[in-house]
Amino acid sequence: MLTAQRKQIIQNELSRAGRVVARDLAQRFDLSEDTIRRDLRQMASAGLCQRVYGGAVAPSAGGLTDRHDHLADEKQRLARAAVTLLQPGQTVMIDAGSTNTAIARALPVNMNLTVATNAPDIAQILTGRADLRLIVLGGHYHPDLGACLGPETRAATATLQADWLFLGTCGLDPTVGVTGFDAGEAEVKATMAAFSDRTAIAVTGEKLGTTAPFPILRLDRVHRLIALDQPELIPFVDSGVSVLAAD
Amino acid sequence: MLTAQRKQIIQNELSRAGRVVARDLAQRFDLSEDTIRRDLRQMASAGLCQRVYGGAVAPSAGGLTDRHDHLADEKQRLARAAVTLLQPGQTVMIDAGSTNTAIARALPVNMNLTVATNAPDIAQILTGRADLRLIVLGGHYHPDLGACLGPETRAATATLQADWLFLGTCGLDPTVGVTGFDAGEAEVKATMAAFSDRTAIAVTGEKLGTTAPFPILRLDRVHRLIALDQPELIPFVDSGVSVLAAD
DNA sequence: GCACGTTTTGCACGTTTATGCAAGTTGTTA
DNA sequence: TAACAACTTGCATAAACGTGCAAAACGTGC
Repeated sequence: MLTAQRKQIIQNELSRAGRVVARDLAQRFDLSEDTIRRDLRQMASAGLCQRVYGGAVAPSAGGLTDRHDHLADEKQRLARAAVTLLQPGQTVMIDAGSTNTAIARALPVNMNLTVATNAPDIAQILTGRADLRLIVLGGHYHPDLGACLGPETRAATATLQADWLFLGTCGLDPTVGVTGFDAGEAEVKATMAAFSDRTAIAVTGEKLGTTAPFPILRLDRVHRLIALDQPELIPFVDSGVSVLAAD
Repeated sequence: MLTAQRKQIIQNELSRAGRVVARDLAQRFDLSEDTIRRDLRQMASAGLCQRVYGGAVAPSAGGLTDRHDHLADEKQRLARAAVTLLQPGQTVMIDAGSTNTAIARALPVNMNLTVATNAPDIAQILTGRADLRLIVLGGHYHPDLGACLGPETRAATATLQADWLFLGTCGLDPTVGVTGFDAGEAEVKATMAAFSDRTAIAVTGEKLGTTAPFPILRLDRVHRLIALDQPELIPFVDSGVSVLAAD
């Protein structure tokens, strides 16, 4: 394994869980803790993380405010565009993911929506919404993905028929389609897509053109791609995907 | 667990409840109170909190009302007593309710617990706990009860067999037993009790001796009643209920 | 092929940090 | 004031840390 690749994985873990433990990483990569500490030290001096006794945590808001704000802003714009797809009285599934969390926050009021989600954080946000029906798709919670997975989740999904699915995505490629990092994740996402009339994907720029190991959905099953207007969208448009460009 | 992570959790608790108790934190993190006090001292010198006898309070906290403080304090004490029932490796169901939310917050770390809940707010709290397995019992969310109900919830519950159930209660009477205000609620609670070896009820004083329309559980099926020591408990003790008096 | 420099990794060493315990002190309450 | 809980301080121990160094892997130029 390349050291750069290892650092990338550590960084992913950091941004996902907010923290990493040196001992765990050493065991996971089958390396000495010295090597992991060296990685963390280098990443810390590059501002990518913050060393703490025992491991490292994601950089404090101060150092990374600009990038974080920018991403939050992009997701908010995607969310505003995404909710324009919805009509009063419809049923919508919302998959896990930070962009989809932004969509949940942006759901318009008094549209008599029914919302189903397998993400506990989205469910928690929507518990405060007396103007819509909330259906929690339960199952075994996976901390890495922030979502419930497993046969229970798929069974709960199969009791519904939604008008729209907002699908979270790990990778999105013009030829391969939607892919995920985890087999169980891929199964649940595919089930959600099967029990929804239409599927929409709101995606931030850095995920366009990337792939992950497990296929979820072919691109011709994606009815709407929501993204900021950017050159990377062209291959998708050429593939016949209906793109909704957020302003 | 990283010490930085622990301090972060303490700070979250501080901003949420406005105060923390050293003894509770020590129990929850399975550390000596000395260590917790050291943390609080360091956080205080950094201006993150203000030391008080027994724990710490938020720096510029605008104080909660007396009544709210009192109820929160009672629930916290009940929670502290409730979690002493748990043994490492056990599976526990947690029903909805503010007292049970306090129990979820008080779950000790690194006990290899499996926790299942039909309350989205409890699920949300436990998503941050990497040291336990979380199972979300989905279904249709009822805003009035803060819980998921319905056949989906019962089906999800029936896939489990728990060691303990922490049951929320609307009414608790020495002769009638546990009762609820809603038929669907009663069904789900009864199902949870059926798929748990033992049932514990942590209850604040004002609910003792009250009843609601829908029966849930006879008193002889309640293995532990957790409450502050008070005269109202006497009829329950006389009925043969094992009472755990919180200090 | 061979010499050379670079990168990566593990190990040894001394240092720092986190934690629990003991002893003595301070604060709270009856 | 007496009893008790919470507190501070000092100390011992174990874990994690940083640094220096050497071995191995790798590429590069001759």
